[in-house]
Amino acid sequence: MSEDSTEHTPIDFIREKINSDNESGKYGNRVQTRFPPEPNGYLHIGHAKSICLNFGLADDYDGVCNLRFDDTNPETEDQDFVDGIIEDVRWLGYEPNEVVYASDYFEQLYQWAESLIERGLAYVDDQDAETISEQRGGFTTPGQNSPFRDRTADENMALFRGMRAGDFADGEKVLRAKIDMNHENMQMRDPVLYRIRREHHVRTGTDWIIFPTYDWAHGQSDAIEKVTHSICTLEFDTHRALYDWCLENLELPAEKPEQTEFARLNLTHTITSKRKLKALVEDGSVDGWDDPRMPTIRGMRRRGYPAASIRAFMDHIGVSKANSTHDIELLESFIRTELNKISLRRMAVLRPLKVVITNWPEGQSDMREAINNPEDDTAGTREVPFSGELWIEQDDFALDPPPKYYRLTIGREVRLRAGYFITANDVVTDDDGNVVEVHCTYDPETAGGQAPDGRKVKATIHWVSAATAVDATVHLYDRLFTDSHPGSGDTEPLSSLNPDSRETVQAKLEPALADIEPGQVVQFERLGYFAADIDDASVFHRTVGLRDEWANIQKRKQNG
RNA sequence: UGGCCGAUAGUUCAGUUGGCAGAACGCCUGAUUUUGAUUCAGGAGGUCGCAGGUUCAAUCCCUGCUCGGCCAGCCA
Repeated sequence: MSEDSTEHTPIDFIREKINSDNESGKYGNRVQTRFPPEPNGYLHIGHAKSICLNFGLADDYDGVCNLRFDDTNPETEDQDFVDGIIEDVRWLGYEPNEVVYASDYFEQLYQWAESLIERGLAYVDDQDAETISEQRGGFTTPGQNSPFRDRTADENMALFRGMRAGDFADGEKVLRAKIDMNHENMQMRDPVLYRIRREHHVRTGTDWIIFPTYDWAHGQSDAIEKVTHSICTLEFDTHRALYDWCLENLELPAEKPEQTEFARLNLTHTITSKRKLKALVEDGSVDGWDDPRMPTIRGMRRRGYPAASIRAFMDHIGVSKANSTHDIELLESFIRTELNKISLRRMAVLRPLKVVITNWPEGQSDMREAINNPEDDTAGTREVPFSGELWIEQDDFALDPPPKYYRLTIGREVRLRAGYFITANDVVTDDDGNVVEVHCTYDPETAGGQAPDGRKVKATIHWVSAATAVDATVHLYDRLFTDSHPGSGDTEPLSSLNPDSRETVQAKLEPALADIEPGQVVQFERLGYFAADIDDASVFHRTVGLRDEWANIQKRKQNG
């Protein structure tokens, strides 16, 4: 990738911890991480940060990283999500050491729960959720002990086995850790370890009707897999004490893993709540989880974001404990940087305006040679058919040009990219006075785009020959949310949903674009990067536009 | 209200085991350019949240304060 650079990238607090663990020989120089999604939705850009971190750490330290499904709640989980998540992780460029499931450990977790009961560290509670919640107390008020807290180990054991065997209804009993109802950390006030739920589980089917909670499953799953560094987001920091409590009270197969928390990723104009993304899909605001406007990994893939750009972005923003919201423009700049290097250049006209070249020899056909990618000599050239009837962009002609307008206007000469110099002489208008056709003359001496007399033009515009144009549907995307921080304050994020987040146009493409591969991203010259749809290559999605100085000039004028 | 975490250019974030403060994005100049793109060169832009303390020296360590985030699911 990058040539060896002498500048060392600054080290983050997680790598610092790993380095010091390695120095002290804590895990015998072993580094093992895991990415642990719950399969209740598809992955989004926030997960991508965690993936890049966990797999990146494993790569950097010659360690391994598992993909582990945290499938401890049968209610919301689905096989489609499992398959989709595996696919998304691979697409991002990472190969899990192993794909594992918390549900693989249900029997071990159950045995460990029995061992807790034997030692008087857990009890069965008969109270309902509401009562337990009330007894938990508040931040400044102590909790109350459950009346069932002092059952004997034998009694608890019999009851817990009964829970597993199906003697009780859903919600009738739970298993709780016996810690401290006055603990200042609410997570430590006798948390629930097991609940009864007669629900079909994606992997275990109906084998189990009791399910461990996150807190009882997570640390132990880490320990079973011999994870060394268990990295999660900030909101789990209060769970760390419980994570440690569980592991310290069990016979572990390996050295105790340690949890470290980092700040999750937020982006402007974007939401990263699985629940809310699901709502967008379900109410039809978007076409699906893979709609190009979605911040999901599948959405970004369909949109044409290269996985390498996403990785480079994550590398750049680094990892810290400061809650942060990055500008979506920053991500887009990484997309442009990558695409500029690799994408083929093509010509496409999004909003066509007819140009007739009045001095073009009747019936003459012509092939122009165009460079495929000025950033990559090996990309070669292609032929583009030229004729006396062309499509140009409506924006590239102005009857009454604003100041600093370089493009085509009556009496002005411009260059057609890879073609000829043309001068506009006349227009045809419709009944409303709109220009529907521009009549030009071309200079045959300027074939290839240079004038032998050395005269210059200020603008070069793109074009497509009308006779051979390929029709295509092109989706132009704007931000999904108009608000830079959707849902900030007390606003409902969906209330700032942008009604104009997608504009669809019928475009005219040069013939080479008929052969594009599904999913391939090209640059439409002067417009931006566009991805052929994964399922239908005659449909294009605008991945991201080019930087646009002309738009800046106009904006500045508008703002005074 | 208790606990934990945070606060650094216009913006978003790094960083400093205490020694002249960094990046990207954005913005502005100029050069190159058959994309108003790219590339290159340069520029503007900071009381490092506030107040004390320790120190030869504090953005960094300590104390207090202010503001923001998270925590009282049988979700993860």
